[in-house]
Amino acid sequence: MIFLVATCLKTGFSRISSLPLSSQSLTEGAVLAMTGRLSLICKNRIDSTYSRPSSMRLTRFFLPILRETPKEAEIVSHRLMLRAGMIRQEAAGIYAWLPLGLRVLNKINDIIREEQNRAGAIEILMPTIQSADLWRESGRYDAYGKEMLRIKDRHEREMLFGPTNEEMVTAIVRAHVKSYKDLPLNLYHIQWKFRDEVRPRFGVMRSREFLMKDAYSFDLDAEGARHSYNKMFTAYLRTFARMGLKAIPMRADTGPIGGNLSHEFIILASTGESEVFCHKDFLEKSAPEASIAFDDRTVMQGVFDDWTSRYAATSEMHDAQAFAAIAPSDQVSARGIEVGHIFYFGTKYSEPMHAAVNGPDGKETVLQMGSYGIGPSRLVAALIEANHDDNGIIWPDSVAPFKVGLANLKVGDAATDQACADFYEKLERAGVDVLYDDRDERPGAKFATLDLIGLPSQVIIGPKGIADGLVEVKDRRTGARDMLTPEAALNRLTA
RNA sequence: CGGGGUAUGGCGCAGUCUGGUAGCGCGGAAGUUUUGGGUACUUCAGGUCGUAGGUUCGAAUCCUGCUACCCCGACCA
Repeated sequence: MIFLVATCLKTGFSRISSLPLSSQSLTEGAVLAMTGRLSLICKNRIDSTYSRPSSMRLTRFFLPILRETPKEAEIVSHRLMLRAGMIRQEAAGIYAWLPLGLRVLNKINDIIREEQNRAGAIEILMPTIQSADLWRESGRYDAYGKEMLRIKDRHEREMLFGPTNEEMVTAIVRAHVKSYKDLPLNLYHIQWKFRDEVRPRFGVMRSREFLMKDAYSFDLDAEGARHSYNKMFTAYLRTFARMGLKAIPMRADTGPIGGNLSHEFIILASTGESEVFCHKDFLEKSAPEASIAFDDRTVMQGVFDDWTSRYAATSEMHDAQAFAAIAPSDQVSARGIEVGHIFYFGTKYSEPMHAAVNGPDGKETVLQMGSYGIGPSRLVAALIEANHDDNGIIWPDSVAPFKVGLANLKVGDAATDQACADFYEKLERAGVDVLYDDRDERPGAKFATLDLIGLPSQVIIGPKGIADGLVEVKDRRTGARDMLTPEAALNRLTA
């Protein structure tokens, strides 16, 4: 907290207050500042950055749908993302995010943010471009190899496009954190990374430029670090569950990041890249409640122990004997996609970079660190891999770009236009994101479009239904269709 | 980084072998028709055939260099 206040002041409090906050939030901010909770002013500012329009008429939107599949798209998520106009490739492994894709990406980011904040992590934003000197301190400048995109500025200074941020965040913390009283600290950001993959493929599933949420924890001792690890572990379970995904934590190799404790979070999808083996119990487990005590070490360790008590491994870490010991009816052998990876690596960076604080005993103590990654851009693809059918995408409610697709089956028919406009307005007023297909198109084209972009609910309004005072509500996932009065339809969609 | 391939309108493709100045489907525009699961027809617009050079009277087509992209393998959030 002390650290946060200091940071707000240092980064220019005047700049923050000059931003166009609403008068209400400004007042709230002022009151909070007086009560000492200055950090919330920063939060207001961050939230305002992410305000975005909710509902949209398709004729005013930018949704470049493709009827045919571009030949380069190999896997279903890549095909559907291109066809649904979510992304556009700009170079190998580099994509532009179009409106529909960006909306999903932002929804994912929102969920990640909420759960990171809930677990006590604090959002920052570090740059994409870093100085080579920083990486020389940790010794990784030479170790990282060709995956690192190295660039020079006009003064011939060596720079790089960050593939990760351990060094930078360690530099930030060592500069400002001097006392054990400032700990524990967990800083995260959601920022674009670049890893110059030899062979990018599968669209945003394995791209060179990708969005990553990376959190970094700093603790005085190993016990504290372990608790930080467990908190992130729990936050991850909640994060993925909220996206409708069954994410299974699997013990992982620490790889080039180093350390001795690491878990990958794998979601099951028939088109997943890696082979995974786990106990059937994982499929039934539900994530911890939002109200769980993140600050209680015993509780957090309990979550960790519970979720790691049964067998789960990717093919690299697979122990056939241990797996065979499970009752055959409880064995699950499937394919999976890695969507998160957490590490505890102790002093691997803090030691060489001299990130230390004075402990209660007055002695200098090197910080214990961990890092925790989630790939939001990859998650967009992973979600599609896990949620689609022959007709297109099927978004889980929590990440859907719009909740409802409203199809006007006869644009130009006064009664139909009126009914659609009414319904659109009512949904909008109820706070339900709706995409209104008001194009002058054939019904078939509208059905195909809505199925392709996968909005959870479809409301279909045409002259035939109107004559009976009814609209059709279709559930994209089940395909179930019901003829309802507009009132009943509205009730169902706002429930 | 090894191996294989592709490059022709926004997308998918034919034409390349056998050189003669570019075509089909989808998409786009205009219209007629149609209207509850991608309607049919008509008309129109849109391409210096990835790029640089060479051969030739003439190059999308043959030759050489370069570039980009894709696929398989090793590697990765």
